[in-house]
Amino acid sequence: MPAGVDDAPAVRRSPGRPPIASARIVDAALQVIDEQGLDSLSMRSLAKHLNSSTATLYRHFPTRAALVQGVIDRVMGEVDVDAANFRALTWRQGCEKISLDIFEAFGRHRQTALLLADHTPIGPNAAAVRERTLAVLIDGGFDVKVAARTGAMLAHLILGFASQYGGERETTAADRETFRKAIHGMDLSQFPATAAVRRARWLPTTVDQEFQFALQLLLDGLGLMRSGG
Amino acid sequence: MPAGVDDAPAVRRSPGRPPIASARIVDAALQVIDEQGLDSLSMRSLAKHLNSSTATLYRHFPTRAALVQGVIDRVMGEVDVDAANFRALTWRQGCEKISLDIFEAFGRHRQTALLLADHTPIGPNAAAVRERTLAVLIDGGFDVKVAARTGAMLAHLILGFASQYGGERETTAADRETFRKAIHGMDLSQFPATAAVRRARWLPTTVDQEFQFALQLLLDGLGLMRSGG
DNA sequence: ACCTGAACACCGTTCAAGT
DNA sequence: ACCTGAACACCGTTCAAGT
Repeated sequence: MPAGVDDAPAVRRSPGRPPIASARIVDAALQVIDEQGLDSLSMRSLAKHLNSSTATLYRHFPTRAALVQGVIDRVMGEVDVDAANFRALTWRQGCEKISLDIFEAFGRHRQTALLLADHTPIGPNAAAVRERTLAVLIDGGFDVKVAARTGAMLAHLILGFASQYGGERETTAADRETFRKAIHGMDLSQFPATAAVRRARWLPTTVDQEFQFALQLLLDGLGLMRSGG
Repeated sequence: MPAGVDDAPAVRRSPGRPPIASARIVDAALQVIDEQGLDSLSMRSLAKHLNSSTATLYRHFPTRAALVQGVIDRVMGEVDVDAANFRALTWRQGCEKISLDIFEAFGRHRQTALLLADHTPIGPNAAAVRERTLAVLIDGGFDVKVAARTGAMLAHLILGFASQYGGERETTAADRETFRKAIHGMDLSQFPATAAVRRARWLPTTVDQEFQFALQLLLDGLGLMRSGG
């Protein structure tokens, strides 16, 4: 149950009305995205889903982008940042755990991953995730500046890979067709490596598998660096 | 000068009209994106830019997404895939060269990088880049299947990082404000690692620097793997 | 004080009508 | 055969008008 935006101090509220809370709006938005797809989320459709009007939404978020940031932070809230669950882990295990946790959170809400190209996470839950990442690295013996650099790099790696979830769908048959001719028209003998891969019957892997591959190699490299490579 | 879509066989054309070519449309689209920003590219604005009409654009591309794919492939066309320029390089140097080349191409057209989340490159130039990457790895002694896996992973790494170019701008002051309170309201003493980084006066790095950092670590890891780690 | 319908200035896409 | 203006069904955002 992640913290929302204006309902963080859930108690002391301007008296009278109950907190119809931005969190409710964000939850509804995420629900629409998960169930009907990102394209189905408009201020109008969301307002209708809440039996409200678009202008009311704008009293909680100054713009659609701000609402989207709320949704992203809602997803970030699903990441485990409890210090207790990291205490027994090495820096490498800790990095692996939180990285996979973030990636899996956006894997559970694949349509929101598309938003990551336009919107760098800036919410409080993102800040908590960042804190945990930095703590894992610093506690693991990394120099503070190196830890900061590494944490920022890891964040881009994770969110960058997650944003690639989108490419798996989205391109319609008609769009592929636009290029099919051009590609089939190419001299395949000039593409020996591609042909070799085809002959080896290599099956394309999923974004998940490729992320794990990249993460392991990168952690290997980090280990090398830390031990003074 | 990258190959376009329907003007690849530039000579043998249905007689009469000159090839008003999809390539011209794509060039104009990229120009609009570079000069006025991605948000300024609409079928209407592009049509006006070409002294044409939207319906005419649809005679060249079945949908806006297909046109966008054309733009992406146009950028991919700026990547050096000439075999001669790779002959003298080790697999690691070759990987580094093509990876940076791709990343820099989208760095020169930052606004197009935003498109990478929604649209996995599928054009002929993307195919040529893929071929060169695979060739570098296979010629470098990688097993064909491992090379395929590695090439796919590298592609996601590069495009994922490139797609993060977008987050640098886009979030407006008003949107950040939505979260400023919530974050400042947080107990900063509960964020010791973040505080330590702030004390160390660490300056945030650019996406470019972080990509290079990640790429080097990853290549280190690959080297380890190749030498039977 | 809070909420609403309607308006404004846009979209992508399609199609009847023109030359 | 090729192109066009206008239409259709949407957008995000704003604002006068209601209670």
